[in-house]
Amino acid sequence: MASRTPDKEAVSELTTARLSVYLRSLTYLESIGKKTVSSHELAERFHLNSAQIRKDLACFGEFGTRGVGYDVCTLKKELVRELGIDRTRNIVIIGAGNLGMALADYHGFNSNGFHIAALLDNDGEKIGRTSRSGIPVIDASRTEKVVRENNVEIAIIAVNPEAAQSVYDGLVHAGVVAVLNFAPIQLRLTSGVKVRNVDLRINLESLSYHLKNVEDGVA
Amino acid sequence: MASRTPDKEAVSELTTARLSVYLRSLTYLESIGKKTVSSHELAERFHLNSAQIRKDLACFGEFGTRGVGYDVCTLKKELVRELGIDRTRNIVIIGAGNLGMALADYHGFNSNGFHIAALLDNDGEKIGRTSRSGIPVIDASRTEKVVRENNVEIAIIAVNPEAAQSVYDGLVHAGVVAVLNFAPIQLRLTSGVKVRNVDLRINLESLSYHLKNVEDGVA
DNA sequence: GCATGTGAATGGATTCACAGCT
DNA sequence: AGCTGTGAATCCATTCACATGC
Repeated sequence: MASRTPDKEAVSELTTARLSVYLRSLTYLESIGKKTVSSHELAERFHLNSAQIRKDLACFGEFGTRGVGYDVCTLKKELVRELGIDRTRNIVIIGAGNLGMALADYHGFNSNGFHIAALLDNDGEKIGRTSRSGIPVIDASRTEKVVRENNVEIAIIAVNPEAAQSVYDGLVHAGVVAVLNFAPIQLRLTSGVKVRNVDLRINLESLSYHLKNVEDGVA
Repeated sequence: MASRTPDKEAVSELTTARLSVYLRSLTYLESIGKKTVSSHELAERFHLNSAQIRKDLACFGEFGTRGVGYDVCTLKKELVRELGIDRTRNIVIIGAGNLGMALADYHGFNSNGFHIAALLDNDGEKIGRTSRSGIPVIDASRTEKVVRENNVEIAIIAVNPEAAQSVYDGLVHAGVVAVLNFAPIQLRLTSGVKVRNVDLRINLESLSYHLKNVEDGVA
C-alpha cells in the first residue's frame, strides 16, 4: 500500500482533537443534506480560522476542490478513516463507582467505533450486576481474561487516585495499549502505551480562577 | 489595594491548569510533612521543566527563597488564593442523568472550595429524589430561584446536545457566570460568561487515532 | 553552593496572504 | 470569481542559561 503522507505521527494532538470536532460537524451537515462545505463555513461554526482547518486537513491529503470546497460525505469518510474509527474498538472501564457507571452508559462511548465490553471492580457487592444499559460488572481479578477474550485495546481508569497506578500496571500487563485516565494522579508510564488524562477538577479550578479575577475587577 | 502584578488576566489557561496540578502536589507534600520543595523536585513529579514551574509561579509574585526553594505551606496557601478557592463557590448541575448524577457525587467537585447545591432536571420521575450523597434533584423550571437563593456562580451542563443551548441561555439569564459544558456542541456564547468545554469523546478518538497509527507501523 | 527569577533563544502553533486550480 | 493549499510571518509557550540573592 502506497503511503500518501510521510511522517504521519507528526500530527499534533491539537490537530487530532479538532478533527474530531470537524467530524461531528460533518455528520450534522450530512444529516441535513448539505453536500458541500467550505473551510470558511466550518470555521464560523467554531470560531476558528479557516486556514487552520485547511492546514489540519492537509495533514492527510488534498480533499477539497478549489473554487468549491469539500464534499461533506467524502471528507467525513476520510476523517473516520484517519481517526481509526472505521472499525470498532473494544473498551473496559475499571471502577464501577459513580463515574465508571456513568461512563459505561455514556452514549458517546458506546457508538460509532467504540464498544464497552465490561466494567471491572473488586467490590463483591457490585460484581454480577450490570449498568443501566446492561454492561456487566466483572471481578477485577479477571481483568486479563476479559481483555484477551474481548480483544480490548482501550481501558478507562475510573478508580480512586490511590488505586490508579496498580490498576494501570495491571492493565498494561493484560495487554491494553491505550488508557483514558480519570484519576487525578500522574501515572508512571510504560512505553508503548498511550495515555490521556482527563482531570475534571482542573476545569472547575480554572473557572474559579476566572471568577476571582472578575471579582477583583480585572476582567 | 495595591496590585502586585499588573495585567493579571494575561495568565494563560495552560498556566492555570498547571497551577491546579502543583496545588495537588503541594497538598500531598504537606500531608507527608515536607516543609520545602524546589522547582526541580516538582518538575520531576510530572515530567516538566523546572523553569516552566518557576515561570508559572512568577506570574503571581516571588514566593521562593534562592538557594532553598519554596515553603510548601506558604506556596500552597498562595495557590489556593490565586485560584480563588479560598472560599466556597456554589454549583448547580443541569441534567440528572448518568453523567450529572455521577458528577454530583464526584468527590473532587464537592470539596475544597466547591459545593454542589442541586441537580436540576425536567423529568418528573427524577424530581424530588436525591443523588447517593444526598444532593436533591429539583425541577429545572425553578432554575432561576435555585441559582439566586444559593448564590450559585457555576453551572455544569450535563444534558444532551440538543437541549444544551437553551439550557445555557436559561442559566445565563438566571445569573450564572461560569459554565462547565459536557455537551458536545459549540455553544453560542454570551459575553461575560466564562465557558469551559469538556468533550469526553474527543479523548477516545484521539486514542483511536494513535492505535491506528501503531497498527500501520508508524509509531 | 544552590535554587530562584528572568531576559534571550528556541520551538510550535496559528494566522496571513497569495499562487494555483476549477 | 471563488476556494483550496501552502510558504512566510506572526504569535505564544517552552526551554535555556545566567545574573541575583540566600
